[in-house]
Amino acid sequence: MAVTIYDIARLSGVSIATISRVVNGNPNVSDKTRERVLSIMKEYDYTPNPFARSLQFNSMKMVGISCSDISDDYMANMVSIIEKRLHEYGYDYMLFCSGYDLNSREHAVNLLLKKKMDALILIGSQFLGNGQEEEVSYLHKVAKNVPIFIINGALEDPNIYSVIADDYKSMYDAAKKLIESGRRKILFLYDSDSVSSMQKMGGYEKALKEAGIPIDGNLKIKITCKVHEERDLLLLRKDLEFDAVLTTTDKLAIGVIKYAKAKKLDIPKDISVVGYNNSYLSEYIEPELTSVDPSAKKMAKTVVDNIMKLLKGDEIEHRITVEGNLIKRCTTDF
Amino acid sequence: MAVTIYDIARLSGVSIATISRVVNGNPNVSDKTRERVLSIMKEYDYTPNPFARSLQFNSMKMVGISCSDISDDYMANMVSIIEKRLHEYGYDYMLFCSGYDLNSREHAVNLLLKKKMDALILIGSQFLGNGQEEEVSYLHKVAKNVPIFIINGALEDPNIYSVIADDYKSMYDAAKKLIESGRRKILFLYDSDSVSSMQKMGGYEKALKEAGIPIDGNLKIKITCKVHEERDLLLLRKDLEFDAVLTTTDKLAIGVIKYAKAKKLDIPKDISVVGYNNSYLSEYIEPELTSVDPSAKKMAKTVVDNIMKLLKGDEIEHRITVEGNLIKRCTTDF
DNA sequence: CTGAAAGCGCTTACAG
DNA sequence: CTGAAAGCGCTTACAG
Repeated sequence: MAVTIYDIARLSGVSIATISRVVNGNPNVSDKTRERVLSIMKEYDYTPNPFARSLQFNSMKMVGISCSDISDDYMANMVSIIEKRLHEYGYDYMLFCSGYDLNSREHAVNLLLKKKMDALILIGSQFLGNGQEEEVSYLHKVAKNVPIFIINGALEDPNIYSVIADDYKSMYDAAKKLIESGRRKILFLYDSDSVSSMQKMGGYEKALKEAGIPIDGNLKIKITCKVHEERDLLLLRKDLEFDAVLTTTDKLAIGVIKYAKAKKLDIPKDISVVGYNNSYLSEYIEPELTSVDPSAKKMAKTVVDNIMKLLKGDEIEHRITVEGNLIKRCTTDF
Repeated sequence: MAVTIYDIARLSGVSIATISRVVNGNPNVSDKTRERVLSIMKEYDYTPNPFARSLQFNSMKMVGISCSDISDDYMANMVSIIEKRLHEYGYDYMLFCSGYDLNSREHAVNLLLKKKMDALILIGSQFLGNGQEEEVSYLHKVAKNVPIFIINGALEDPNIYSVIADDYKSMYDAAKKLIESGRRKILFLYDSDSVSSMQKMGGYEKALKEAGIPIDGNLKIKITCKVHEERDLLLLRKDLEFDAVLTTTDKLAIGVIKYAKAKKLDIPKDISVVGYNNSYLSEYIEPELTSVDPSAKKMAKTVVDNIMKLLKGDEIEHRITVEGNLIKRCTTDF
């Protein structure tokens, strides 16, 4: 139905080899022939069949991207930047949102593998599960067939590459700031046991230790529910005393803001709050949220640039760390 | 390098035709043969080459999706739902974010066409430009080769299908509520001249007329900037008097909330605010935002279901309208 | 500079 | 139930 290379060949009075050459910019075509073919191609609105090309090249010029949920602000932003960069290289992508448990992540990655993507980008350290050998074995297996780029997670493997935010340091810096501004009872809220969450917790603890503040297990709370439930949960914990909160995501920080509002506490006076990711939310919410900017833009671009280098045959680093920085807004008084 | 159908054929001692049959579930294979082949396939981890299959079937079982920006809350949510539904049918998708001007939208749609997607989903009436013949001609052209499904925009064409939110009615309902609660000077904020924005404006005007309130051109303001600029812009317009605001997106409503805060106005007492889209934002923001829920979930599912029907060869309706409903929260007092 | 031919990995009538 | 062969629409040595 659609016009093929044979049609154009017939119409131009040359062989399909020649058509292929002009399509692919091969210089071994006379100007006269090239022009004629080009004009016929335009006239008949010819587009090479991408499936046939893929079969030849064994590539669709596509990368597979998986993240837990595209309606998450942070992921969406990341994907958005990656896409733009990919397009600059003439690449497209297939997105596969995996959901939040490890099994479905594995499922997503395996499906992407079957699609013969040129490379895989996994966004979030949760793709590593708890990081134990057993939970990451699927990645080693997949990496035998396609290079994997993990954003925010690292795994030792010849075909796995990582771009990592320095969450440990960022959280350490944030906690230190809080302490310097006089806060002593800092609540740490996290929403998963991912490697990245643990890094953040590590940074938090280090800052406390340095300041001689004992680490109180009660002040580290894992919260996986929605913002309103988080607020209510906090309201119920009347035993809890804190004058500041560090959270591993901006969303968690919003729950805290709602809690403060319900208790008529003043932010940042009674409670200081620092979120994480510096998402749009942090600017929209009132009061506007102080948040760690993990430099998503830089990470996303680095990933794509590295993929292209690798596909070109260049050597690339297996692990790149990107520093974040704290964006001060109205939920802190430093 | 990867194992092909030839390898499996050789290993199983049958022809490639038979392998193909068991892969595709063709019943014309003896149980004995099938089992042997299946076990060999598993042993060698065989996956049919998707490029070769695509070439045969002239389909990758993929739909192309374009929206202006995936980091927009509303779009991301829509894509997320569409994806889940597509996966249920065994389909994948390629996403192409177009940006906000008509030229780049046309560019995105044309690229998706070249990729030979089975169908195209365009999210947002902005793909229709101003709706004039001239601005939609590219769609008619593309629709000659691939069915197009427009979410929130309608276009008369044998191969274009629409699922539309009843924006006119939703906005009419919202305005009416505001009027019934005593508001007379209702500001209308919109961010584009899209068909959908115009529908919303129409609903707003109808409600005013019905209540005998003259339509004041000064109270209809187009705002395309960021929330903080929107706030400042509103602060500068000291001539403006209003006791309620209707906006065409939740983001615009957030600018209003920031304005109210800067002016120390009480929401909903001094100003009532109604947003549009019922995005996550509306729950996160303080005070929580009353917003129109355009039933994105229903729209997204309808689109996918209809695509599948069409691809199966069924007749489907060219235009489906989905009603929205108002979600009351804390920025209104009705 | 150009063309004939083989090949990419599959599917599917057709014949048996 | 099974296989040989043609074909899907391209690209690319190879020969001229």
